Amino acid sequence: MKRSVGRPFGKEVHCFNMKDTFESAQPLTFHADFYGNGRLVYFEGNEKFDVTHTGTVADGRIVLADSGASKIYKVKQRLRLDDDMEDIYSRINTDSFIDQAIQEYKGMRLTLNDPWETAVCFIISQFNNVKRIRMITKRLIDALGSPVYDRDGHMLGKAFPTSEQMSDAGSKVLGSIGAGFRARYLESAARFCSENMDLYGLRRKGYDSLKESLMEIDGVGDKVADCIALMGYGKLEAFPIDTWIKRMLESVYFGKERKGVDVLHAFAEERWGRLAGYAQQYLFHYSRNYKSLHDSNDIRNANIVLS
DNA sequence: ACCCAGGCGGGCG
DNA sequence: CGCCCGCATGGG
Repeated sequence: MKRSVGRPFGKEVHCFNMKDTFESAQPLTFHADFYGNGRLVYFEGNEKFDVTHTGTVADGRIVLADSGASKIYKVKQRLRLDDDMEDIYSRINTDSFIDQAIQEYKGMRLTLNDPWETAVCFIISQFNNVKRIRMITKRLIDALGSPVYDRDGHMLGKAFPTSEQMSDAGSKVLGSIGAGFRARYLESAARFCSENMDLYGLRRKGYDSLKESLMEIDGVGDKVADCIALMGYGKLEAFPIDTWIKRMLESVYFGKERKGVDVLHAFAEERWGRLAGYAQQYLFHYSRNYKSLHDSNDIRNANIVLS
């Protein structure tokens, strides 16, 4: 049966929480609009996606405003709707602390994003806060992104700038979007990724080799490389260690002892293995939303049972 | 006025 | 090689 263009098209989805997926501040969120009531609008390539989630977290439907089945496939991939969350939970639920995080944010997904866009968002994220990261990426898109039009020639919005567009724009434009000291990283990374390194060609690499390559990019260190591997390439074993995760791990799992990043990586790999990235996503979001966790009693009183 | 924010690179001991 | 420090901006 031929489906007419423009007819809304739905797809069943189980265990999906659009709000938490959006608010967990993955790169998707940095350039998307969230309208509440489970509606999300974003641009990917030269297409606009207007996605609504209906029903409950446990049992709902994904509906696209203006497209047929072919775009649904892209949404499923982007929002990782084929991930079997119950299976994932059963594998990462190692103790009562992460169990609380899972219960709190049930249905939160990782997302699978464009590698370059992910790299840019997380280069901007360093020593920065979410509000300002969104502001800077918005200015970047506005300044350099290609317009996306509908059939009638009406502009719908702008796509995320490519590395070539950013490289061509140069330091004058990149220095004018409020990125501060990160502007020179963006300029260097844009030139490097448009001339010397094909990010899309790295997709066939395994996690270790990929991470090593990503760290050749100026402004990409251990943490940002893991973010790109996880959210730009879908390497679920990647475990980004930022200040929140570090504080949380030390407090909850190491009796408040300070530990080096290498020790923490080894711990995460041993404990959560090939799904460490999902564990990180839940622990990160949980730690951030309960700020008191890291400064006093809440962790001691959290009744953690380590296995 | 201060203080902080999903780190990184460079420079020192 | 491991630690430590400065870093541009905008918001609380």
